[in-house]
Amino acid sequence: MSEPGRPDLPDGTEDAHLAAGARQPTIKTIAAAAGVGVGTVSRVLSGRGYVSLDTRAKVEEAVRELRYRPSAIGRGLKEQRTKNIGLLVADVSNSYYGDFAKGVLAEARHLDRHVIVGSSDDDAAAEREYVELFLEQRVEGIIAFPSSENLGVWREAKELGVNLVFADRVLDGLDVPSVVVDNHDGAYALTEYLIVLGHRRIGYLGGPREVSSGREREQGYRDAHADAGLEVVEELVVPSHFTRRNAFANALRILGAEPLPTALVASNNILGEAAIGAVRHLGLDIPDDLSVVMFDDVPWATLVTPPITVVTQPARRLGREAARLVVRAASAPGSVLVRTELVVRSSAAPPRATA
Amino acid sequence: MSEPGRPDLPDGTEDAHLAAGARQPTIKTIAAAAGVGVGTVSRVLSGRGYVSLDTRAKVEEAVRELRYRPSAIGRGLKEQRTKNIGLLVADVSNSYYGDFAKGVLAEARHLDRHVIVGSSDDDAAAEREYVELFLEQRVEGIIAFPSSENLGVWREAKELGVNLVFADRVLDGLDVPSVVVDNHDGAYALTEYLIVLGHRRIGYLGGPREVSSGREREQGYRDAHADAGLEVVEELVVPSHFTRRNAFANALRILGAEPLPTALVASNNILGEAAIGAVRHLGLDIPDDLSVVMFDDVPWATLVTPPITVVTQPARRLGREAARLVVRAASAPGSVLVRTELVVRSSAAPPRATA
DNA sequence: GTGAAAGCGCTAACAC
DNA sequence: GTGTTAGCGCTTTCAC
Repeated sequence: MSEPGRPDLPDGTEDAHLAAGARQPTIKTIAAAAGVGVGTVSRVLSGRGYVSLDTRAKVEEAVRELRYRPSAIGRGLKEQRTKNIGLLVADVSNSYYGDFAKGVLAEARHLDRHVIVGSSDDDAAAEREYVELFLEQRVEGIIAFPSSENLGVWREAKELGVNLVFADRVLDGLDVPSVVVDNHDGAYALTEYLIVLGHRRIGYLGGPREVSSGREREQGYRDAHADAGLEVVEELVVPSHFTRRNAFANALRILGAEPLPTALVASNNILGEAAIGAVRHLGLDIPDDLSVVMFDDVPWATLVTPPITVVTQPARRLGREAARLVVRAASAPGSVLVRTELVVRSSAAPPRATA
Repeated sequence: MSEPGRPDLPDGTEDAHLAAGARQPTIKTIAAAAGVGVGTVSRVLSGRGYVSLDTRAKVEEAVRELRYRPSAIGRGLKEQRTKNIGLLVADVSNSYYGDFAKGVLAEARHLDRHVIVGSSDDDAAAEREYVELFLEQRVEGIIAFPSSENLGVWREAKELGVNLVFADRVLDGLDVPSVVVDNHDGAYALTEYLIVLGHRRIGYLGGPREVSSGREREQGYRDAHADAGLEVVEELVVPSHFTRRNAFANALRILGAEPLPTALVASNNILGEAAIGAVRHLGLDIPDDLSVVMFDDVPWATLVTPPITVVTQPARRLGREAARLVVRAASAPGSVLVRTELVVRSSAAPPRATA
């Protein structure tokens, strides 16, 4: 006890963090309590260096007694690095990112790392701000779904020795390890499936062309057409931002085409949600009037009627891999590319007697 | 290649974090570059104390030139606190927590705070581990959906002067500000709505009774019965953990009752998902065979057929409030209690000719 | 107005 | 084996 400084503590006049209580003990406190030097305490805690069993016991006793928790700040300062990693997603409330984050958190915990999270809403300025913040925090690494507009910041972070890992998207001219799914292949599979069913007018509600995954998926859609000797109806291909409002409007635009397409590919879960919302809004039936397929196997895909045919991305696993990559864990590969998988349910059917 | 950038700096001999590049400049670097003392640089950066315009300009120039970012670690050590807050949710991949987190992140950014996130899966040991970690990180505050089993840790954190804010749940015997919805009221509204429609055998798929929100919601369900002069059929009331597997099994259990209940209340989105999945699994029709209502207005609630009647919780707003509370922002209230809102859609209808 | 210096909690190098 | 000490980057007090 004692804690002399407290009887009539100097602060606590106006500002008064009244709530604040006892300070956490420091290594010095422990050293004093155990009757040893701070170096010894440090050695006990880190397990490095020799300490007699007897001394060790005393120190451990004091640690337990005083509920000592080494300060990550003090340690960080000395070691010139933290065990924190930054995670920058586009939207934490999107279940795809949520799943990804879950994977990152699980693996980070396993690797004894801590995760500072940012949600950029795909806004370049917010993204830059978060990266700056991560750099100020001296994070060990950053996992991000990067927008294409901040090449400079990313390059700088890399030069500063921060371990970067990009997810889902890749930036031209910047060699950074990544965890991605085979976007081209996934979109190709979805489109090909519809073509095989007999569809010829297939709408495509895609992501922004500024991001690599958006471009790749669109190319998959196009290549599936080309390989089947089909022309893409450009009017039916519309890129969209991932905001709900935007997505809904764009879905409506595709469904406003004349004649109505007989099928629609949505290139992620938000777009899929919008597509289905728009279809409902117009009173159309799936799959009688229109077949709908999408990227991402979200929980609700099986809850709606009919259940939606999707291409899955193993978000959780990608998150785990990203975490392993970012701490440069034992024998981590340079990048991770995983295949998507087509899960056929019943939201797609052959088109109705085509005229 | 090259990597000569460093003519012959003293370090970088054996240890050589090869990947690491240039170190970030320190305040000393800036002071030297600007030809001033470190104290002056600090004063310029903080805006506290007097600095001549001329000096200020020189310092700012150096800061810009060298892309200086003050180290949060150095500052944290000196100031004995960080601007980090810990956020502990039960499951980041659940869209309710995702929305909540989004609110926290948005407000935190606004308040110049950084958020370290943990996902506990409602596991007490994981929760404890995360709290310890937050304490080691010397976070300024913690926002958590606390389990009931770690009273001790929470009490300790509070005594250590860490600003605590509980969300959704409240712990007996621990006076901590909280952001919660009126759980009792929400469940009452849902149940009463079904009763008014004429239902008498209403299943209740609830959360664990160990958490306050679980208890309160169940009580709301019970009170709605009592106020209508109805008996609760105990067999139809089943608490469930929030894992999908568990929830599904418990939903099935309720739907296995003889005779089948005519309606079902699910007390959160995961349970609602399970309920609907189970109903589909059994080939039952909503609302013809069974009315289904739930807590949480998730995006898919309007996508399924029929759209689900729900009680909404403003998750995002709760997250924002929690962030404000945890930094003890200007005139923040002690706690926040918000009302839920019943959103009637078409998943509930009068029971079929009741025998 | 500004520089010098102390000290925050920790680790590691070096005496003993 | 163990204690002492320097120094990580920063803020703040105190001389000047």
